[in-house]
Amino acid sequence: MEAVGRVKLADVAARAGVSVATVSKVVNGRYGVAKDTIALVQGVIDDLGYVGNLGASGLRSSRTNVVGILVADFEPYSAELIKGAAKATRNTQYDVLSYAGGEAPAWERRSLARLGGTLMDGAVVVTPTSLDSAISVPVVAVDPHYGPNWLPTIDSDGFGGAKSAANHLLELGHRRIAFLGGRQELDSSQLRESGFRDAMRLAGVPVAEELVRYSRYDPDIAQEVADAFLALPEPPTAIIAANDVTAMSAMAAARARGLTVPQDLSVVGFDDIPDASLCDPPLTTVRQPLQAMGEAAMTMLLTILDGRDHEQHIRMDTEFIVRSSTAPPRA
Amino acid sequence: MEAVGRVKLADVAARAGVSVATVSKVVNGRYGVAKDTIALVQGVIDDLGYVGNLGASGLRSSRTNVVGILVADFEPYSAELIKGAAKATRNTQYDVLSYAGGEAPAWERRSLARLGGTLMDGAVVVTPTSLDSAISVPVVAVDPHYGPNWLPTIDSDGFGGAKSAANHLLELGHRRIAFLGGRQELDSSQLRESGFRDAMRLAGVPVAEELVRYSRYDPDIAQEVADAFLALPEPPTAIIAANDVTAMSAMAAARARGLTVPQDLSVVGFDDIPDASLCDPPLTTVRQPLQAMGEAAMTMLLTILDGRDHEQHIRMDTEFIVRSSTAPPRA
DNA sequence: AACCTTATCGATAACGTTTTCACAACAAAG
DNA sequence: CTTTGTTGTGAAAACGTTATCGATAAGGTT
Repeated sequence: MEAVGRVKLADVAARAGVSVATVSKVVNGRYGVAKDTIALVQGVIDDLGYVGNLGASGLRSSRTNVVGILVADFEPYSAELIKGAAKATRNTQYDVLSYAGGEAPAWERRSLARLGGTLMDGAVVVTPTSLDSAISVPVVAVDPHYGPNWLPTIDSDGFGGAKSAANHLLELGHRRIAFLGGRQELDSSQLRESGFRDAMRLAGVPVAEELVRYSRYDPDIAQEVADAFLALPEPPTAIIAANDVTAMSAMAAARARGLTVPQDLSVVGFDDIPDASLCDPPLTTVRQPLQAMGEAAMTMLLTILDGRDHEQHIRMDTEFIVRSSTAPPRA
Repeated sequence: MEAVGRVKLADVAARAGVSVATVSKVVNGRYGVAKDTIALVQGVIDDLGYVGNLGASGLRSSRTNVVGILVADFEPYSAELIKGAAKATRNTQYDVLSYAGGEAPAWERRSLARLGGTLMDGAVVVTPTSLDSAISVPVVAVDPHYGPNWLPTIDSDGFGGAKSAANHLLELGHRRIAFLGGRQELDSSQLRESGFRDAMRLAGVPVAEELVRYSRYDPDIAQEVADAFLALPEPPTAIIAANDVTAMSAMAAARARGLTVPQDLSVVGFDDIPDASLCDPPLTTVRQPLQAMGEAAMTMLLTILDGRDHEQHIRMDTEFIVRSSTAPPRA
């Protein structure tokens, strides 16, 4: 445990009077080293406090016992997934490394290339947009923007979730229900719209097409669109939003017009981000089981790394959370 | 953007008809390459989608533009700090890598040796227990177990926090207040106890020494200790716990005895973990500004890496959050 | 014409590790 | 006393990158 600069393999070898090759074998538990030598080297390792260098060993061996979870940024959504993923690696040989790729386009490709193979044995990638086949390690995608494709994928049941939301509003007596979508081309958005339409169809309530619009998940645009809804000659009595942030924009639009939520307008969100329970009024929303999704994704990755059979697509159930942003329409 | 295995420097060099040295210079913006060559090489890089290998370049250059935040595990507490730390790197040249060192003893030392120097230019280490001077890169400690030492340190004002908690209870009319500590040898625990004692002293209320006990932050032990408090001939009317988890154990102990919180027993926690607002009843607690602490730590690290002057110790204010687990004592 | 600059480029040696392979030592078998 | 194995060991070649430094060519100065 001496406090010299950085201890490397060569230092251990010199002190133990053996070659670096032998030390490396001891470190990695390789076969072909005498018992006495192992004991001797191990002693020196403990003594000097040697710890292998991940970069160097990964570079050579392409096997690191480290798995990654790649996110665009450490926001609340990702943080929940990371927690779940970390849980799945407990009691395994793997350590978890989490990397924020930044806001650059194609961050997933870049991060994967940067760390893949030499620093991680595999990765869970959160909400990837573009991932072609030029990836160097096994990858599991969580909620990919363009839906399950050739990658093993974990996502949540946006269809069922949106359907529950619509049913909730229908049961409260709403008939004029608007759908404020995200980005029409994204799989998750489409699923949510389909679920909404399905519930309406089954209830025999026609969908007013002027009440289905998209906001590109931009809060400002969302507020404008919601305002346009409310400016219609026959405004909606409820809005289903594609995510919680969009829902909050809708509430802001209502407030700006002097309407109160939920008496004048019911609003339902999607995701159940932490803010959802803290905003005023607390948001009725469709919760995605983020931690469970992260755990499932990592478990799937480990299965793949083990070479065992694995599912290609797991869709997690959503949970409908009733808070205070929904109520029966005014009589 | 062709989808071949992994593109390396040599591939780019071959395609562009130059040496790997030249490509490396272009990638790193080094001086001494003709404008035309730069354009040519850059074109090939974009074309092939080349991304440098972090392990290899770090190995050679000991400069990676990646900073780390090292945690024992990705639990809620760490996740908040990570979020804050990530915020501080926005609009800088640095990417953030977060590593969970696992539950092994001396995980901070191991992780730091494993990643330091070759994979990270510096690191924020969360709640380190043992960190000697044999570290390879600049380090900032967040809430180290043994208090501010020779390392640049960020922590929170446990003294003032505990004092607010005690004052709140005193103002409600409590006189018999118990302190359910964590681990007596830890700096943070001691600060909290001192704050409690200071408030009592200023209020002229003597501290009953049989009402000061430690639980080693173990929920089961905490529940036993709390139960022992309540079994006393003259039980406390309020308990200040060393953290939220311990506080929840105290509430469980009260419930097991048929007491209701807060009517029969007031409980105050510490930390304000997410569960604190969700448990029943929602916990009155002392919030540590975790995200701000993470941000401050990372900002300090970046300052150090820049070679600019920096503080040696920043103590963040805590915030007292009144929820529903405290009330005046029964008359 | 001889010399010096300056600009551009590429060989090559690291960085710390793992892996392959050959060699040495010794024992067992023929 | 040779042959054949069996162990244990270390030299050396990778892995993908960057830094150094010398080579070459072009242009400028005396």
